[in-house]
Amino acid sequence: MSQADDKTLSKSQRAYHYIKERIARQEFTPGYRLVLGSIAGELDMSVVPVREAIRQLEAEGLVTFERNVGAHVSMVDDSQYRFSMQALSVMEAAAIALAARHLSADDISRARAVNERMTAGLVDFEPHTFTALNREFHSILFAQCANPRMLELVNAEWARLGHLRYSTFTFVPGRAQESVQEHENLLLLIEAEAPLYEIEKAARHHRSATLDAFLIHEHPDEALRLLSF
Amino acid sequence: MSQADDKTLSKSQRAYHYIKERIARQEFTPGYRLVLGSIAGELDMSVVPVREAIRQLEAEGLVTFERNVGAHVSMVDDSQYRFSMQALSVMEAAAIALAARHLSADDISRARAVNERMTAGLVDFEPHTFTALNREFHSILFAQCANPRMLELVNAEWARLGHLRYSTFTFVPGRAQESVQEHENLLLLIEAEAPLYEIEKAARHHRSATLDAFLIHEHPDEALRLLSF
DNA sequence: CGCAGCACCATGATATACGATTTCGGATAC
DNA sequence: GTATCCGAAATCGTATATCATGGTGCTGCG
Repeated sequence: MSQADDKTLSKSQRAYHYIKERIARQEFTPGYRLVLGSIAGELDMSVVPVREAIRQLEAEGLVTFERNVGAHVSMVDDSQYRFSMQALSVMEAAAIALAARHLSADDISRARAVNERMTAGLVDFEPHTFTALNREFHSILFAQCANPRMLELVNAEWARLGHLRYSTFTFVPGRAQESVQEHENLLLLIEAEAPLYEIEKAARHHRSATLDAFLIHEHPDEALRLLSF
Repeated sequence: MSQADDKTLSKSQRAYHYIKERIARQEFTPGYRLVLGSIAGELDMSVVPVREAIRQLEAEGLVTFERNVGAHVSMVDDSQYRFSMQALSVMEAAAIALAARHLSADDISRARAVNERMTAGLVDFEPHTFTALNREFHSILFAQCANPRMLELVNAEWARLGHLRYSTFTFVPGRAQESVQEHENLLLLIEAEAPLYEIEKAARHHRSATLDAFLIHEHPDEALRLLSF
């Protein structure tokens, strides 16, 4: 139950984590009506902290709120996933480029280790762990980004994607193989201290390709034109 | 007083706008202690709506909040401004590139009209209106961005910059001249249907140059290495 | 003279109560 | 049979009251 019942947290925060988690595990599905009173009852608190929690979730875009009506879990259609993914491709690539010169040899080898575990995982493919490793790999790369604001935005967008759905790999397992290869290429570029624009280009392409794979899988007809610079 | 006293808004929202506005006009300066009770008193409401308002502002990063202690207006040092600006340079450039093919001839001429008013404003330079026009110009360009998520992020970042300080032009008036010229160049590229990466490059460069101007003005020593692809 | 401990005060956190708004269903009229 | 209106129930919105927490200043002891 994670931190939803941590006694050191304020009740608002407990409610916040509680609702967020139930949304994450799809117990509150998109469109679900969130009734303050009921949730307060479940958590054995009054509605005031629940209201605050929902306001926070609203700010994050997880729920929509209408005055005197109530809160619903946000509707997320495929397009939102695509758009988020594309935004991430742009921001993350820039973040990785900004981080490239700050990555130590140790960072690189840690990233490579993760990528090797991903390679190993290709045989008996398990989308969930693969996705987790993928995120870890990417995190290592942009973690050293010298621009904390950008880091914040990238992390926020990753989190958002996490809420939208599990991952592309669940839907397009074939993409995993390529993905691992592109990871290694990216590492090589960074090690070679390739020009930053090359690194950014590679990183953006890597993510765009993931998105393309997803699009081709779900919407073979309406391909979204991507930036490829 | 704008919308801070609109009777149709909920009290939380009134409080929200009220506080935000006072921060914007520097009446609540960074570090200022926001006391719930006092604000509630000023607005003639109880503390509950004020709490919610502050939670929202916290989510936006305008105020920091510490449990059982209270809220302060966020400290914003120069670096935050730079980081935000850089993030914006990356996102907005991508957004403009994505919008480029969707801009009508009318959009272009509106943008050009704005830019001409900026040119006219160069003679008796007035940072505030110039900044407003600048924002309008940029808005026209990325408004047609096909990716609404990216649009959201770009707008949010513009708003954030607005809170941090008035604008670069206040500090580096000399930048205005170049800026206007770069605007025209950008318009020409879009009209010519230049490759998207060219447009993105130009847009990013335009913003980076603004940031550079600011940096050179404030921190001649520690130049932040920017992405130039 | 300085530091530690305690008590009081300011402020935030939450609960409970009441008022306001909306929504939905049923009844009535056409 | 259908449309419209009215009312009750559900739910949100806010205020007031009480409890918990953290800060600050005073006092007493070393």
